[in-house]
Amino acid sequence: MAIRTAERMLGQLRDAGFKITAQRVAIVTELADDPSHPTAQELYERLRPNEAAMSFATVYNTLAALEQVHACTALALSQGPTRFDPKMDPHHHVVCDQCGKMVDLPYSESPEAAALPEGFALRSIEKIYRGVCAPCRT
Amino acid sequence: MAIRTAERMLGQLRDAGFKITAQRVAIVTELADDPSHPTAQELYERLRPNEAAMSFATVYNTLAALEQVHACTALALSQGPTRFDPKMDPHHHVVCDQCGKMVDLPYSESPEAAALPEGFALRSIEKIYRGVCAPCRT
DNA sequence: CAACCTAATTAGAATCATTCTAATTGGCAA
DNA sequence: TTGCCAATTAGAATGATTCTAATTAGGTTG
Ligand SMILES: [Mn+2]
Ligand SMILES: [Mn+2]
Ligand SMILES: [Zn+2]
Ligand SMILES: [Zn+2]
Repeated sequence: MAIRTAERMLGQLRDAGFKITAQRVAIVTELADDPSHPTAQELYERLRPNEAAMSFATVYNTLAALEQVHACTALALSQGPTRFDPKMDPHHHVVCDQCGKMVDLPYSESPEAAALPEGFALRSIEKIYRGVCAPCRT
Repeated sequence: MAIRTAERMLGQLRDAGFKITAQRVAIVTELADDPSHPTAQELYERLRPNEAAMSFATVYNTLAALEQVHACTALALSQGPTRFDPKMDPHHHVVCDQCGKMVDLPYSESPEAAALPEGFALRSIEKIYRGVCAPCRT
């Protein structure tokens, strides 16, 4: 499963003309089935022990490439570093104000059917309509 | 109207024991009825010509104080600097991926009744459940 | 299986957003 | 009016991200 997801993501990179490098394989494999929405820093620290040389810039570059080919999403939903999400089907998020951790919630139209994590103290529900504004579409 | 909102916000600061300074009056007056969700930088640049001395740190400090007394909200919904919102009743936001600009949307339960700004190209609708997670509540 | 072209990687500097620091100023309660 | 202590200030420090310029290495071609 981890392998299948990683292979699919690498395929998306390849199909878009990106080269498959050892660093990209490592990063994609690390991210592929991780539901924790890791930061670039976290991925870097997990990979550093194994991969001999791995630049921090490469982590950012690879994540940007993955975003371009729609193999992952960058989530900036609160202060703190951007988090990266390999889950590409539409879904919602539970976000902790304190530590920034994020948990997936199924996409459903029923307002309060959502099963929040055990012990989570809900403060607000926010809807964000994302896209590109008229002036930016020139 | 602008005066009434500003006075209310200053009252909230005063009631919480914060001192009313010339800088705080200026910042609050600038933010009070601004629907544009300005950044700290934008507020600073608007105020600088008038206020003789106004430190950038003071803008951040004052915005943090306003947040503490629930007179404004800090919104970090995409990359780029945090935006500040003096509108404290629950509402949603339309966010441009490109420039980060934000527009208010009325809080309504009907999913697609929302009147998006003219020419806005909608890409996704996202729901965020905000609060504090169990480990963070110790 | 070379050789080449060019994209990708690298370390470190640069930039941007935000917070901290330590010295000075000034609200406001007594 | 005085004095305490919070607020302000400029600038340094920090954290996140992007840029730069030199080196390395995919992968295509001969
Ligand atoms: Mn997710
Ligand atoms: Mn708003
Ligand atoms: Zn938490
Ligand atoms: Zn825009």
